[in-house]
Amino acid sequence: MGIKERQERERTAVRQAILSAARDLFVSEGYRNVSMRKIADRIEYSPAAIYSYFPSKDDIFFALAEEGFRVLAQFGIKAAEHHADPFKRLRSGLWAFYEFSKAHPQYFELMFTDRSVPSLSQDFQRFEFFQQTTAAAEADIRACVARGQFSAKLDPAAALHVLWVGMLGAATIGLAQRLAPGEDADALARDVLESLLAGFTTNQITSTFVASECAFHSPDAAGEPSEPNAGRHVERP
Amino acid sequence: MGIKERQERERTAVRQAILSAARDLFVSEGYRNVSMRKIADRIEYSPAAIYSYFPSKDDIFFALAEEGFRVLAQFGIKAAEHHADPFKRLRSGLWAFYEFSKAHPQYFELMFTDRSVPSLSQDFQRFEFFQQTTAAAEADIRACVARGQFSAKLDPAAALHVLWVGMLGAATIGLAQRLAPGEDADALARDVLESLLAGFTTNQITSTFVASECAFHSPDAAGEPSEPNAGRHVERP
DNA sequence: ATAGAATACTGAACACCGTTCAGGGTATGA
DNA sequence: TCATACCCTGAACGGTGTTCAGTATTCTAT
Repeated sequence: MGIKERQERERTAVRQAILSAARDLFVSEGYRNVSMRKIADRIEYSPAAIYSYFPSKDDIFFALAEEGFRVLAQFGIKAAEHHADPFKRLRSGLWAFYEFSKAHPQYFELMFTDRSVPSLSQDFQRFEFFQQTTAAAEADIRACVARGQFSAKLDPAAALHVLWVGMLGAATIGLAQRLAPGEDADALARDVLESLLAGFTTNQITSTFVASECAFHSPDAAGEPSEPNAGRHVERP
Repeated sequence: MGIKERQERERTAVRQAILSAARDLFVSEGYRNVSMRKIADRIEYSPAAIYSYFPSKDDIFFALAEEGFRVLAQFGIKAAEHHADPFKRLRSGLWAFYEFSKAHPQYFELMFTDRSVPSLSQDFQRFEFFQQTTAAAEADIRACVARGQFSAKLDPAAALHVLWVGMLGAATIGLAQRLAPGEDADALARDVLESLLAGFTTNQITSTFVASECAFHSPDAAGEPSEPNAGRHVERP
């Protein structure tokens, strides 16, 4: 008889209830304002019971982060599947990343911004989504390089990082609401995206991505304001 | 006799001691991990005493934020005064912004990233530093446009925002430590900066900053993944 | 059927946190 | 000398994440 199976099922049911309650509370009230007691109240268990399912509050959020990556993957996939052209697909995917930040600010903050969850930093590269989406986007960049749309000097991996960082900055600004009243975060995000893509189209790129063609020198002497350094930001094996 | 003056002096001395202790603790342990009791211990007062100098813990950080803007201004000024060339000065200033984020992550987080301090969002544009530095940087961009180094289509205010957002994204990534082991945040920041500057040099700019030359159309129908919209992100009066 | 083991859950507690408040000193001004 | 400000403290309130002994229940093995 399936006693073990039933126990397993009940256990995962409670686990899911915890995650569901935590997700609702995190989204509506923010991570900081949600306590284990509130989660416990919601599922009608004692706070201590949660600790036999998750080692800590952080681990609950960590489990939800995986959901976040799945949601983000859905955003990216949905945006990409509407375009056959690699350039447009790349642009749509990056824009989807920005849209994701607006749709799920809590997920976004946890996954990319929050400094108080350092445990994520090591592991988040290993989410399978990251491998797949990164590979797909890099392939699109390579295609753009191949057809002459992007500079041949471009390193696909580094270029993707740059695009990603740009959109992340725009998303951060939008979420943190650090713009003056007359300014629009969406338009700014679009401008960042277009500026970067335009930069990749040119052959004016100097030191970018190619250490040997660096236009900069070593940083000034100590005490002086430093300058950007040479060197690739993605190590090649 | 200067009794009132002496009292006033002692009061500001204690106030400064609180700020000094708070600054040290925030920098070394991070805002979240510093408690009023720790600050009180450091200055050898009771926790309650602090509340006759600052209404709350947030207000202590708010007072320190002003310091942060002053420090950032120093970074920018020091970087700028070493260059007569507008392009190099612009680049140095932006790089100084990134360096500032590394030197004072707590200040940086509070000033530009933290969503839990919304009171700052409205007021931070009014710090005199912002007016001055922004004006100076825009003037440099205008100079680059005038000498043909940047595209004539460029809107200086919008371009500065884009550069700022790019560096902010790089800084955020660096602080949040969301890079894989083989990747270098500094090099990535440099690549972002160079990519954006390279983008401004080209005349490939399509919709950026100029709504009338927009290469995009309206967003897709509802339910479909949206695309970047047209429109300037900085309103022109 | 019954003893024993394993599991699930609780109540109480620990050590923190930001904040409040009545009250004790102490220095000031009348 | 006395009253009045003011500064500061100790204690407390309500909250937090987390731990742990212990209970209740359920399953396993004899």
